[in-house]
Amino acid sequence: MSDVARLAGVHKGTASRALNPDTAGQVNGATAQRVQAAARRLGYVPNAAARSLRTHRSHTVGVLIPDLTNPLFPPIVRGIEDVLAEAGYTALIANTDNDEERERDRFEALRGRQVDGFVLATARREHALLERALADGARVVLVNRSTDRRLFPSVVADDAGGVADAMAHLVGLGHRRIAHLAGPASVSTGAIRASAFRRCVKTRGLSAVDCRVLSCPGYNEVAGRRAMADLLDGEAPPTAVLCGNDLIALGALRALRERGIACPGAVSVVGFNDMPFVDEVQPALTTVRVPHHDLGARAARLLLDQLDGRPAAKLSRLPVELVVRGSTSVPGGTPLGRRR
Amino acid sequence: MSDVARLAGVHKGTASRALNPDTAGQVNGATAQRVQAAARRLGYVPNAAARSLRTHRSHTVGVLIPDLTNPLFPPIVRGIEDVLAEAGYTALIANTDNDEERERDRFEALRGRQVDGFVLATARREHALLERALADGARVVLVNRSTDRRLFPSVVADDAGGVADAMAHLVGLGHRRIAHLAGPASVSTGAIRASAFRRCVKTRGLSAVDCRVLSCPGYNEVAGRRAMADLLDGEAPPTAVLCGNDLIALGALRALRERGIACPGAVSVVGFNDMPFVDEVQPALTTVRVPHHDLGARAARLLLDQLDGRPAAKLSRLPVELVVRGSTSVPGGTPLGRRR
DNA sequence: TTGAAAGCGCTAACAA
DNA sequence: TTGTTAGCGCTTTCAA
Repeated sequence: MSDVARLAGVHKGTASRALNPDTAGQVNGATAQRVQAAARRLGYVPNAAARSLRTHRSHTVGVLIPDLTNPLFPPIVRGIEDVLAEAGYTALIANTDNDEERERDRFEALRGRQVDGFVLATARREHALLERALADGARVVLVNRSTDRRLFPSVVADDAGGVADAMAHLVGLGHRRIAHLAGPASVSTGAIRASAFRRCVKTRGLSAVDCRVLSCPGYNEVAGRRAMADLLDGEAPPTAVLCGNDLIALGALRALRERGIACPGAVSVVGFNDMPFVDEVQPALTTVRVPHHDLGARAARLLLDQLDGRPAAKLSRLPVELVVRGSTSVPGGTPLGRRR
Repeated sequence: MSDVARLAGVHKGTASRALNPDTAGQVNGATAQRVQAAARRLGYVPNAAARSLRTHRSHTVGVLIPDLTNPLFPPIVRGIEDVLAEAGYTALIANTDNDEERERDRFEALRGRQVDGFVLATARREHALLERALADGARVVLVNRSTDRRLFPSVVADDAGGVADAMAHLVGLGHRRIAHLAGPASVSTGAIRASAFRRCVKTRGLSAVDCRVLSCPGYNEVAGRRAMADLLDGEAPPTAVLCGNDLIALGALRALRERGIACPGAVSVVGFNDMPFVDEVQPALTTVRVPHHDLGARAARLLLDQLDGRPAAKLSRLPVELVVRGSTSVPGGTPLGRRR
């Protein structure tokens, strides 16, 4: 910057002001132009480390996700990055693999890099790290999942609404024995979707015995396949299953296929999330679409609000939409011509 | 750090030495212990900005990819991050959306953040930005794609080998009229796979007229669907198509489905990449598996080599593997029982 | 083996 | 409107 100032014939303090949008107003228009021209000519790129050291702001935010290769997260991350980039921020992304220690480790590493705040997609309902982060005054926004105690602003999908829509669809088709392959009870999405399911069963006068809830230890195909297998090997298997997410649904479909049981002919399957490509599997998956990009974008905006001292909403619940495809039909019937 | 030094009863210079693995050897063992204990007790987290300002090293690398929501890239990014994290580095990820200006913009933004180097998955065969980066002495490693002129070390898949394997498979099944839905000619993967295809056609004594190459403007479903439609609407459509990547293949499958043409019964389809979930589509896609996580991990390691002054290999070509699934069978025959 | 001190590049409070 | 100056937190050279 000294070079720029020299070339423009001003003091570097002035150059700094001219180059910074917030302070450019304090500088004579012509001078500012001159400085900016000089900067351009010299290919000046401000040193973020120096700025950050001085201002205690890094214009960087940490993003913690379980695993980037889980197709659920890329759209969320893109949503976050798109909003951040526009505001001159960048994201530092870290994968925790659902490992608490790794999460703590990455969180500290990001703090050391002076991130201004965090967007966390790894929230568990009870979350010691987050309790501590709150005490430390960290700026955090939760996305997709939330904590039981409202520690931080969160942006989540309308999980209960999605379950209700899916149940309305299945019951409307005539299903009475519907099982729920629930996600982990330790995370909000798993718990909320499961309790919404139980509520629907009650509300609609279905039998709680016929409508079982099986808890999957993880949101993945392996767990879904195993749970579905258990269900099929038990007595009076259901005619429809509502799955905690699409990965579990994919596992359920696999279990069905392995046993030669037709879907949706014999058993209908509903997923949750509408992650990429579930419209291309066979049968195309009926699922609840969650606006993941929006989720991320909103979360980022909420964090920026906080960082700029604007009051941030405590909880945003984004609407979901049931997408009916080929994996659901009337019970015991033949597949409808709905698959793609 | 002053606090730590005070608590340990040493000068902050000494504290710095004690806390830094590289210089801890210069400090009396007992003193070092004392300092480290003090740091732990105070929950000391070093300020990366200050360190970076002083050392001109940020322990941060920029990662440029076209689009994180393209399922090809998350595994690459994870590979990069896994290696970087272990070495105490973090990745700053930016999406370019294949837009040259956006790429330049993000590249400069990352430079301003003092990244120590770059891993680029966005290389085009001719790449002005990279020529300039070379001139500027930037540390860069290319992944997945490469440039025509060997500007920087690259880690790519054995594209030609993959095409050869796929062709051997198709010809072995009896196909003689095989088309190639090529990716963009402007990127190395598109060009190399297409020229390998042409070479195979010649080598195997197939007719260059029967074995057309259609160039898709982008690596996506829309382009693949359109190209396949053109092929089917033309004269003497092929009995098999080798696609530039899986997304193009998915588009081709869609075009087939829309016309009620059986795959693999009437037309066999082969993809490239083996991206997640292509084993779950209908029919399960025969494709060439590229080790994406490895690609990313190697690229990161190569960059770290460069940053540490170790000589880095100029070009790593990682082996690929043909994965035969349900989308290929003998020409004009009925589908084999190979689908899953 | 440790202490002292300079300085990385920038911003902002203060003075002119 | 501009110049001056101190200092953000750290590393590293030099001296002791």
